[in-house]
Amino acid sequence: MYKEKDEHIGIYTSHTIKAIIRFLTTELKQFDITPEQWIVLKRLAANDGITQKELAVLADKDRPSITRILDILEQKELARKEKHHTDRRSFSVFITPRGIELKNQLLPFLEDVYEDRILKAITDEELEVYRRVLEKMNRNIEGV
Amino acid sequence: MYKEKDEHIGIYTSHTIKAIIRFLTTELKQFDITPEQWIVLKRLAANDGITQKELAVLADKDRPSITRILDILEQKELARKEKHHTDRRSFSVFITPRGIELKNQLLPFLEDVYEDRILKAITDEELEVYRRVLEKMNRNIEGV
DNA sequence: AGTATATAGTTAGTATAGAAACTATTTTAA
DNA sequence: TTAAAATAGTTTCTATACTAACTATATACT
Repeated sequence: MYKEKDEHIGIYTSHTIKAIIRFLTTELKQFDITPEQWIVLKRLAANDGITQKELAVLADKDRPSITRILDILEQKELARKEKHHTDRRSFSVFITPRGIELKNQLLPFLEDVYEDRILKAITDEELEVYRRVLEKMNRNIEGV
Repeated sequence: MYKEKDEHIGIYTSHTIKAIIRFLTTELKQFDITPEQWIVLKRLAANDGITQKELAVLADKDRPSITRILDILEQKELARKEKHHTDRRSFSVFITPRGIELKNQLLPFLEDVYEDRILKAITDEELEVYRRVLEKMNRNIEGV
């Protein structure tokens, strides 16, 4: 079908994702948050009080990234860090009331953005195949 | 089907692409080139002598990015810039013999990486739907 | 117990994207 | 034809990912 996979799958996927992230960045600008900061806030909201390391795993970030993003979330008073009670190397991370408020706004907002705009005219069947392809690619390169 | 699109489509796509780029970065390390540098080299090979601006459009890069990536490709002696003959603001960009050699190695190498590894066990039908979903998403957010 | 190893987090360096300001030119238009 | 606007490219700043080196603390081993 698509003989040039680098071109028709690799580069085209990369192009599309960049476009989606640009789009989401623009949409989220009114909330003064980036898509990457959103992932961290979302994971934190669902797992309040976990350590920075656990948050990094859940948000799919490496340690330097989670350090930087948490610095930003702290500046914006969306999250705060406390010294861990028993392990003095660690921090426990908490979401603030402002963070909860923003999360409650963004959850439905983003669902609407996906439903009404990004995924418009795409059927559930197509999305199911799309997701299955992603899962297979993940499995294929897993542990590398 | 997938009710939480942000989660099951947005964040999961983002996770997968990051994994693929990490995988490709590792695979390309032996050739001392990154995936982003590769896109530029590939477009340059197919359009030798075009301006930096045209190259930026073809490689899907903004102008600061193309400046930086070309600097790196010049350092590696894979590309070179010449002052444009008629427009003194512009540069014409050329691929070097070393660049051509690397491109001739990488084109088949990457096809094998996709065919045998990244896209293993994914059918042509699934890939067709996958590509169609990407196209629809692109159209949906186009011009934003 | 004391040393070696592992772990949590930070910092620094490279590569990338994107916005904004800047320089040098070219084009447009008054 | 000269002033204004547009364009090509660079530089700077912020945000991100990733690697490696670093600090502080905890765990394991002898």
